[in-house]
Amino acid sequence: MAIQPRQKPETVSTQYALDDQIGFILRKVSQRHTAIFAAAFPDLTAPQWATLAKLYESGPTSQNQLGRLVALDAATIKGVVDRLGARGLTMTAPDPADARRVVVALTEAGRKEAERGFPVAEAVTVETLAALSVEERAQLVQLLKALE
Amino acid sequence: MAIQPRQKPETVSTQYALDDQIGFILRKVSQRHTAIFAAAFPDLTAPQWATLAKLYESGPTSQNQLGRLVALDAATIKGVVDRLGARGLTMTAPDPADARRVVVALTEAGRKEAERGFPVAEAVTVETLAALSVEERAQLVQLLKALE
DNA sequence: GGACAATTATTTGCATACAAATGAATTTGG
DNA sequence: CCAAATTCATTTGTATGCAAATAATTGTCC
Repeated sequence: MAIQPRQKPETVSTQYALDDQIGFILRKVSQRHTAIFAAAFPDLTAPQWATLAKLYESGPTSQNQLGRLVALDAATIKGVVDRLGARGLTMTAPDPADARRVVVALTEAGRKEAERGFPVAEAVTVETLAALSVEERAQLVQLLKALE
Repeated sequence: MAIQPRQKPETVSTQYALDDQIGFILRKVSQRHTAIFAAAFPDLTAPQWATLAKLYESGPTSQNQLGRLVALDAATIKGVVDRLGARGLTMTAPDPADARRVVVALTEAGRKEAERGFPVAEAVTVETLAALSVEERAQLVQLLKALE
């Protein structure tokens, strides 16, 4: 069947505009953030950086707990930790107190990478929010945190 | 080397708080939206729905152009269109005017699915934003659109 | 103490995302 | 008009993201 020219959908009054939906807007803003992040961190993804930064501030943490802290489910945090470990930024060891657990920690290289990254990550945030005034930035963060 | 208990990073004054960074917050809000969306649309992902909705409002569109309209790159829109096509919601045909192009259009089933979906998608937006007042919702959308 | 529930980590499968490379077709500029 | 640049679609490879199933371990509670 050939494709016919579209007929105006007169019967269905569609107020719905995809471009105004919060989910669609969130995805586009996230895409822009991802691009800014990638330019600033050529060798780390945002979830990888989040994992490094959280390990730095929390210290050695079990893998699943670490995942909860950085909002990555068990399957995803495993992959992230595996890749960070393969690059020598993290190390793992069994938890002596709980045989189910794997404790993840930064290596010295991981600590240094985190410390190098902090100002860069700040710059990523600033660049992402550059179109907004200081008040608007605070407002946006506050509104988004209400939706977490 | 065994994992040592963390030492407080006194040397590095870290104002940086991952949980306050816009990228991290965006990811968490997107995750919540994804969960709400999945509960409302058990058989469609958000990008699939976006594609259906945009096809409904724009009519037959070349695949890459469609991707631009829904913010999916050429590789990603191809997969989405393939899966929608496999389910009979879209159909494709070569563009007679340009042999490079593939024109994507809704099938009758796709049109019906879109029309069924509009009110559901509205409800997803409402539920995602439920924690905010009407003014705050408008404010949030306005701020996010400034960052697109 | 022991059955049962819950937690932890792993694995598989599917669906975005995006970079990069490719080949075919079209557009552009001189 | 024609060589170069651009566009379009596809393919490959890597990295999330999430559901579901599994095995091992630990916690609960009667």
